[in-house]
Amino acid sequence: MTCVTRNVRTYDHFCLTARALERVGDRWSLLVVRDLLTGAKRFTDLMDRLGGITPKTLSQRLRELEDADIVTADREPGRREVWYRLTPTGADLEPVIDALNWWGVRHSWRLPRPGEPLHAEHLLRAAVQAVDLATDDREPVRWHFRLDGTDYLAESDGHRWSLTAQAPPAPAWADVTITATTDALAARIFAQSDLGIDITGEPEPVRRFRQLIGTLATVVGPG
Amino acid sequence: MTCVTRNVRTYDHFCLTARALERVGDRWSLLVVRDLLTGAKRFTDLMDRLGGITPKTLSQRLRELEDADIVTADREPGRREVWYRLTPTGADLEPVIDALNWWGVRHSWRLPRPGEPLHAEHLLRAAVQAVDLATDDREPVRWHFRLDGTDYLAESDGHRWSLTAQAPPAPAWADVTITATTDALAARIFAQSDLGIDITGEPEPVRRFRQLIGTLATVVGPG
DNA sequence: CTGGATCCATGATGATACTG
DNA sequence: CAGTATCATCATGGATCCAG
Repeated sequence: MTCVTRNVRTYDHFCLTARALERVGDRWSLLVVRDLLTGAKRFTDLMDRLGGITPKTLSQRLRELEDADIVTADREPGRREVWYRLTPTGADLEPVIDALNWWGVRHSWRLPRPGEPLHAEHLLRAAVQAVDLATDDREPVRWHFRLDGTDYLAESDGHRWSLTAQAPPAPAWADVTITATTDALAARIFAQSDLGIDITGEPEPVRRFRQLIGTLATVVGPG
Repeated sequence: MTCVTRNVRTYDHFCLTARALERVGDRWSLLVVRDLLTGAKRFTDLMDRLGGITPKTLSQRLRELEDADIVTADREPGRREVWYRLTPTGADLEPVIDALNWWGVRHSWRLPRPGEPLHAEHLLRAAVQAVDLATDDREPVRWHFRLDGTDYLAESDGHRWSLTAQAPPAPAWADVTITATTDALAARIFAQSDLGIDITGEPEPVRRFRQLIGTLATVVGPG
């Protein structure tokens, strides 16, 4: 019996949704894109965030995403590290990640479970979208988070929120600076606990930050 | 050697994107959602559209999507057919499909290949998004397509386009009625051929339809 | 005919260990 | 740091069959 198995990686349809999924529909692929949306990362940076992925699978996914013109690898001679970043085509996937994350926030938002891998970057992404979901407040603002020693910038331009992993481009660039550990931020969001959190800035932006972040626990659904 | 393999179906992360992908990230899952977005379908309706899927995989996916509260099955006593439709949670996935399809249109739009499965519904979804992408024209309009004997409604409400599979709710509801086969519509879009196409309606809406549909061939990218 | 179920082959993924 | 190697397991596809 000759079983000529069709390639599992393709659908061979004209449909553009199917062809998009041929490029990013594999297990882990969109999570790699998610983590590169906040900026270039090294192999081990990605391993940290993609809890449970094996190095074999990660290197395979990175090569497939390179072949699909979604990721490029910066390999400078004389430097050990390889920095992976999104191509313009890959960066165009941001609405896909946003839509998935938005759906997840609406239908699966819940407290973190004990021992569940929870990276600061993902908690922050969820929190920013939950703010967007829970309130009508879209006033421009710039929040600087320093979580577990890494800097993130969350900003609203009046229409959309964005999240990047980088230090503020200039002193006093941010309206509020929040310093904490990932766990302390989770406790702030889900239990209104200020333990281990430092919030600095002008009184009004700080008040607004506290008010917006305070609404997030109420978003908790059945999930 | 006892290899305790982690469940391949889950990521076990807090991240909402990962948890969304646990529910819809399997092969074929989002394509099932795509086809239910235009309205309820039977098992064989889905088989027709999901070219290459095996009945085993389709029934497995449908049960998983039922368990995930994304799809419900209408099984009326005394009726042979089972009608699958989206739950409200499943319908909320429309922005995810739109984002994927939009990315596909921008980066993989090309002529259909000979023999490539091409369903009217998917060509129409692609065309509507390509119109949205290629022009600034968002004026409200209602187009009625009858393709291979099935009715579809494409409409703009002034902001967004939507596509459903149904006959017009009333006579004269649509501004333009287009009757064709899938192949003839493809020839109209990609080769400006009116062969086998019938377009009726008031002169101005018809002119606008022709103008918008005529821009689509120029969207063709490198893919 | 619709709506599946069954069996097996294959390939994708994971666990673990190891290397330049 | 950035992977590779080996082996085990599971998900998916192909082909076939079946009940209402």
